[in-house]
Amino acid sequence: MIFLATMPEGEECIGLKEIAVAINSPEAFTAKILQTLVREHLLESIKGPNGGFRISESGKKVSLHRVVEVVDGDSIFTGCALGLQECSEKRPCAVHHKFKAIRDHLTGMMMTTTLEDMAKGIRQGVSYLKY
Amino acid sequence: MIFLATMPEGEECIGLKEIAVAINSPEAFTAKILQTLVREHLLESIKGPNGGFRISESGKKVSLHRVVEVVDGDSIFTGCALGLQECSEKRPCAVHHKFKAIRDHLTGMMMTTTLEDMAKGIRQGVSYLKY
DNA sequence: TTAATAAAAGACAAAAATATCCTTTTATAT
DNA sequence: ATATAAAAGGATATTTTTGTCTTTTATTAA
Ligand code: FES
Ligand code: FES
Repeated sequence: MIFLATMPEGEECIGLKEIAVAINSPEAFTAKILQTLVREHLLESIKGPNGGFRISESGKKVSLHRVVEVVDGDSIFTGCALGLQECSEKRPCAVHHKFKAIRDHLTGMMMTTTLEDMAKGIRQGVSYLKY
Repeated sequence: MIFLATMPEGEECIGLKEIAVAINSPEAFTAKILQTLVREHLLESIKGPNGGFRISESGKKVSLHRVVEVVDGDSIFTGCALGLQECSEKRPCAVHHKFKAIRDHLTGMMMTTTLEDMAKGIRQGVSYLKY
């Protein structure tokens, strides 16, 4: 998503192969995740020759939080640090209060960080997509 | 570890069965983790009738950070949020700076939270070991 | 000394996450 | 129209994590 967000406005779409290379991720595995993102309308895909993927109108504006939610679910934002079946104020685990602060810190960061924010750093060469 | 830390000073040791029930974790699986903690000297074990586990002298003082490090390794404290092979200032990912703050928040919390802190809450009935 | 008890260790099994392969569908260009 | 390119979908495979089972070793108590 970050890579696709770095593409200039109105750019042609980018093929799976090129994406996989750019982010150093296995092609077939990357394809599965891209499919998920298309199903959830964060990406659009074009089949056939010169086909590929590009970020959708709605995808452009989404937060990192939304991308994570679509790909991995929201357990990272709601789960108990110590693995209790449910994180709850009523029946907190031994680190609930301390952990909640950190989890909220993470959630807040991810909700306020947009793909555009991240793409900007990549475009400017101050951050990277692969090691 | 938290459960064993709630045991009164100079208490007899606690059997695997009792531990597994107390924390609602499968017995055999719990046993494997206890073995790891014994190998790393955070726990002591006593074999034979009336045997079991108890927290060691060194174990009493350890932080949550140390327990996690022993059981799961330190990737949670050092790994890249976006899965780059290495988290680095020289070649940061798109959320490195924002994520580092959160990771440091987590690391700090875990380094300063001791088993005794967590055990106190359990003993006082304000926090719980299972749902 | 022996029987019973409990942890240690190692082999094995199941489930989940990660990853690949193959066939089908759709679009493009000739 | 047809050959080709590219994503979609489904089946399969691998790896890691989680979990079990069985045998061995150590300890205690009768
Ligand atoms: S109950 Fe464990 S983090 Fe909330
Ligand atoms: S490089 Fe990604 S968190 Fe540091």
